Amino acid sequence: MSEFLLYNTLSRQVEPFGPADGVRVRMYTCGPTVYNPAHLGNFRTFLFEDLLRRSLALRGWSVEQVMNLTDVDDKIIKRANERGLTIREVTDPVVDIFHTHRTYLRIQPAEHYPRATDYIAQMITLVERLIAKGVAYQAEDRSVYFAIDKFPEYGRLSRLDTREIKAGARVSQDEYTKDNAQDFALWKAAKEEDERVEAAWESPWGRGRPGWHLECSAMAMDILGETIDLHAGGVDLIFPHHEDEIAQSEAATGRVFARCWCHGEFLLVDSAKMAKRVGNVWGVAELQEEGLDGAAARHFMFGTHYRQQLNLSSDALEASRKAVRRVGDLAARLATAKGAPSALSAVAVEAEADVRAALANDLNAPQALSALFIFVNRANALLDQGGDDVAALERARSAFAVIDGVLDLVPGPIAVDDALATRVAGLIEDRKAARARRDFGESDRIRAELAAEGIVLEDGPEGTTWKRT
RNA sequence: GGCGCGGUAGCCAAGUGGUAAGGCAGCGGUCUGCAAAACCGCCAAUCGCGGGUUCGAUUCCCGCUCGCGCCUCCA
Repeated sequence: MSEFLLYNTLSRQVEPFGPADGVRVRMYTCGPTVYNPAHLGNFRTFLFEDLLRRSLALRGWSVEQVMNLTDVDDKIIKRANERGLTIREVTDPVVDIFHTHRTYLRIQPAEHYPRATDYIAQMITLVERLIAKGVAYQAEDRSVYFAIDKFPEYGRLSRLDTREIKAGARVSQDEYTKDNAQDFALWKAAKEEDERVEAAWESPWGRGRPGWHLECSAMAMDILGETIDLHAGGVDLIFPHHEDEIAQSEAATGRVFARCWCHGEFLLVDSAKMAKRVGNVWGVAELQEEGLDGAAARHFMFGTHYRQQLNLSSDALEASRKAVRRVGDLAARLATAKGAPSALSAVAVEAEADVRAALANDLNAPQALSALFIFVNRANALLDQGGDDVAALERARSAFAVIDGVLDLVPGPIAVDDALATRVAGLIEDRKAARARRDFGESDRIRAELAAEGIVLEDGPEGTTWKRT
């Protein structure tokens, strides 16, 4: 088997990757904080992870993916208090929306979607281990912190020397009780507003709630084991989130937490980071309002390598909408063809190999897309020639299935009700009659009438077909 | 201030020590009653600027410039 290359943030190099057991890739991906519907920046990362898991599967490994749902944090607690709800009442609907949007973008479901609030016991156990090892302590404010001085490896992932932080950096001023300003909270002592919204639990250190980083370590190790193969997320999680995960996990177990760390770059809008505080947030809802198919969104996201920043624009989405239509048209053509020239077989074999190679080379999706479109072009040209080689056609179908099994770019049929289908069929018959008597004025009028509704008629050798745009 | 990433055709964007994928847009043609789709052809890149290494650099090194990100809870 050929090797599978991935960029590992730990080494800052592209290196060969494979699961420790040679069979199954255990991967943990940091999921959404279910406070607001995730925005497209979040989904760029989830789409990168979708491409990753599908590419690993294509390579022949099975994948066991965990994506956590952070359902307890400051913002959620604040909102629950404002609305007089419990945190669960705030987060449940957002979890539903997340899965709706995930489905729209065709992101395959992970094997596990653990919620932080369902793993309180495991988190408490982890903190106990850290205290027993002497790397965590309870401060005067009753919260428990991790002492980064006790973990010499701290900073290895982010390559940040915390002593070097200077002017210009955002540095919190209000942490008085910690031994060291960089120590991070494992367990936060409960406040009244936490209790009010059911965001506090019993623990050996008094009532409280978990710190942000703790859930990922506890859930990853509980579900996947103390050493996992792959851990992925957005670049902004490198520090402090992933750095802290490594510290608390490895300090507790004495083992490597994650063998490989992968991080996806940002989605920008007007060359600036997409963030709620900047007010330039696009969500899945906006794409749906414009009638954009999830396949087009995937094409857009895969058009740029995952480690490069990507700028969002209406023009780019429009280009993707058209590109993906071309893929869908070929899919339909392959499905209905009766035969093809024999040369199609070699073209298909080459395309499939090129796509596999591109994905195995650090998920080079742009290059995979290039190979796909070369295939689209060549296959169309050959199908135009006609031919009766059924085996070659079958080979092309299977190659296309493999390629699209990863990229998933065929736009879905837009829902059509029976009444519309019947009406269009009737109009097509009327137009056929008009054309037969060479009444092209009437023929064009019917076509224009349907075009106004977004329906395009295509006259082919087999008759007239239609589709929505 | 520290660290990191990027500047490739009108737009988006791969890639390579031996003059550059693909998508979108544009132009001409085939097909069609006309279209659409498809196909054929064309157009379009001194690969940010200045040095250096090399037989040869867009690709390696140095400097500069512009843009973006990270430096405590934001994918």
